[in-house]
Amino acid sequence: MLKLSTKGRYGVRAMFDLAQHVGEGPTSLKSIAERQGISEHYLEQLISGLRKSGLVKSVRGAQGGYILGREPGKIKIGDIIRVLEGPIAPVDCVSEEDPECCAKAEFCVTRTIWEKVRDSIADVLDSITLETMLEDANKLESERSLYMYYI
Amino acid sequence: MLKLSTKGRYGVRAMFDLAQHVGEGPTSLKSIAERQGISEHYLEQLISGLRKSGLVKSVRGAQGGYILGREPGKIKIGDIIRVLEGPIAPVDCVSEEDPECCAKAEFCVTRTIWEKVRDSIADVLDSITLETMLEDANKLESERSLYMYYI
DNA sequence: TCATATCTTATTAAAACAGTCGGGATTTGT
DNA sequence: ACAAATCCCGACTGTTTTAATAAGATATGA
Repeated sequence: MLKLSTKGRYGVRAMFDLAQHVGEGPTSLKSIAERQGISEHYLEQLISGLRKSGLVKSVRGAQGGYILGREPGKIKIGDIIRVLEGPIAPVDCVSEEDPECCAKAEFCVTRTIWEKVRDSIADVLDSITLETMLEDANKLESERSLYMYYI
Repeated sequence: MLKLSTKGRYGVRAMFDLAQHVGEGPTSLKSIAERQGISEHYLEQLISGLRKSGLVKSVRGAQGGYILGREPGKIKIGDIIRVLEGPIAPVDCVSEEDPECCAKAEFCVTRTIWEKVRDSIADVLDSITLETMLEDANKLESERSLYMYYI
């Protein structure tokens, strides 16, 4: 159904949460889960993958938590989605990595459609970084203030 | 995982098959299933939805089968996908029809990302018709002949 | 009337999804 | 040294979706 699972959605929200607290030292999983309304144990599983891929770093022990693995401007939404949901591939024969082609792939008209879909999704997800999201959030926030002011 | 199910994939192939036999009278489900290597019974379920939505018309009885509901140029891949897989919606809160929004939707930064993904998918799927596919197939076929000739 | 088709409903095995649970390892403040 | 906070890891579970399969009813041309 071309649906994203909760893995991708929760993951992006958690990463955005970390971006909003960048420079404040490690953020605990518990606080992210509370702010985002996500099960803590479940989020733990997801962030485990993000840590292994280097998108976040962990600090163990009391007062520990997670910090972004690199600057918000260098973390694309596509990076997060690929870690949590696997390579972008509306159908397996056009997967970004090791596509399982059938014999007719070379001359398959249907296949070219899925390639276009894949590329258009990847383009969108790779054009947005956590930095972009922070900027957008600031814009929305100031618009909101204006709106509240004039009411 | 942003995956299309077999419904969408088989459906597009079946519709393309019908487009290739346009003007030849009704095509039986059995022959489509055989050419496309799809379970006949399963395809039956899928085409039922296509018929109800008017994308195909059925002719019952012996020598019966299915024909396209309108010209290949007026059937977009997006039409087929929407019938078989439902409205395009990478997440429910940005569904093409009756999105289930949460309270924060108005100021949700994550949401705008999924809207962009939805629109880019819809743009691709609505820019391709069965007619386009027929043209592409002809091009591929002539390229193939050339290739075979020079070997 | 009979072979050929489409239609309709029900059932099912396997996989994916979305968690839940229990315990371990590591660091910090006291 | 010890308790609290926190990350780390593997196993388990209920629900939903997927991808069929099966069986029979209905319609029609020859």
